[in-house]
Amino acid sequence: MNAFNDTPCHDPTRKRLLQAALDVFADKGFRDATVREICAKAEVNAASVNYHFRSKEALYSEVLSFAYREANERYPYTLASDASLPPEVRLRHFIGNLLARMLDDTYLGRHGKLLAREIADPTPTGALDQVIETTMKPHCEVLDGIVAELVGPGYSEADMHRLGLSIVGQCLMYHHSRSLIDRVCPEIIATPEEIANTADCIAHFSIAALKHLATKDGRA
Amino acid sequence: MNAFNDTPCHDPTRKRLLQAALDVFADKGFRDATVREICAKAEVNAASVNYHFRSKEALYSEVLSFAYREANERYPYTLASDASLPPEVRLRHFIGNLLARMLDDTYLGRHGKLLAREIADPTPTGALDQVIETTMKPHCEVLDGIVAELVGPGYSEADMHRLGLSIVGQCLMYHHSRSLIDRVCPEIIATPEEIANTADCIAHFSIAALKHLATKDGRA
DNA sequence: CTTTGTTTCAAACAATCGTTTGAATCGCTT
DNA sequence: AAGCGATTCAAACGATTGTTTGAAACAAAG
Repeated sequence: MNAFNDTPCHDPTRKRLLQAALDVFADKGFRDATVREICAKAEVNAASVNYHFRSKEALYSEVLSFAYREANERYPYTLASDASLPPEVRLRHFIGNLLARMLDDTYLGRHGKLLAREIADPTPTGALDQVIETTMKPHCEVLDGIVAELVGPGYSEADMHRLGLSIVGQCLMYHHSRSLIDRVCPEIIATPEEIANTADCIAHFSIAALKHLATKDGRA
Repeated sequence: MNAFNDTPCHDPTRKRLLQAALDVFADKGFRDATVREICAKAEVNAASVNYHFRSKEALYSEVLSFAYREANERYPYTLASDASLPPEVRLRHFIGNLLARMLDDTYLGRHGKLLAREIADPTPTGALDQVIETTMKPHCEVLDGIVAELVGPGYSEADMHRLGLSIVGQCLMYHHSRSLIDRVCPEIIATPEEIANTADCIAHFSIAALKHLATKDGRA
């Protein structure tokens, strides 16, 4: 894949394909997305996928890596990682960041959606393992650090994982259950202000839980 | 659809198709599931789908309703709805019930998985609207009642929705991010005991949050 | 047994899809 | 201008899919 990685900056066709594919894969998922639709969106011939990427699957793997890199540029975790800030503030940044990835309906928001899709229903491309190892685990470690500071010692590793998942699960809800929210209570994410309110709600809920659990004797 | 509903008890082929389809749709999703695979599993001819159900889409709609009815039989919300129990206990039952639907790997656990799939990525069959209106909203009302008792008055309707979503999101996480959990921390749901521990953790986290928020001045 | 309606079946159909193919075009170097 | 490699293209290919079709088999009633 290194040969490919050296090329993209100077290859307009390849770049157009990547961006179109990101859109279509995020919207439709791997299976439903067709090479013809991607190529139509990129305004290139269908054979270009095979020429530039060898196959639909290889394109997908490339898009997944590309998506994650771009999401990190748009929604960096720098504030969530800044140890000079209090853990509550870091957690609020982490949550706001993750939620924004789920709810950004502009072009760049497709990254979070694509990732959420892949996690929920991994494609046979094997791309998920690589993305988890190289990029998602470091983000989980940021969250683990914040949670550990807030609850203090005394929790098993398994319970630490569960606490982290409880926080992330609240944010991912807004992607995975978007169809439900749009039908039942669309107003809660209707404007940037409401999205910020939602992030606040998740942060307060989670911080309240962690602090309350910290004041108990440790094990829940 | 009423004509169909009167038939199923006495039609073995139809029933076999429904059950096979539930399995395959839950595992593969609507698009990836093929009529041939479903019919092979049910040991019937492929044309039977069109004869008994008119189309793949109609079969899916029927399976979705069937799935929800069966999940309610297996995992009833009676304890969560029992107003004589304290709200904390009711919430623990609600969470345990919802989590079990997500994590039951036996045949009957397919229901929750199918529903989670449909919500995350609605099929063009239009079946989701019906399921939401007739069956899922009553369950949301159960949860809303519990949350209202725990946090007390002073919260806007939007924030009540967000609180409910925070609780449900933690449980759905175990379905949507199963691939991630299986790679990073599979032990947390490896045995029935661990699943119960996970439900406890979610319940404690949520109850802690709600109680802490209740002792504040109301609005988060 | 005949008639009628129901159910099942194998084959066929039309559409879609990712991929391959070989020619044409393009771009660069000498 | 010629040569070479890179890129694009339209057509074709083989596989897959949901659906249709008409015949065969089955079941029930008279």
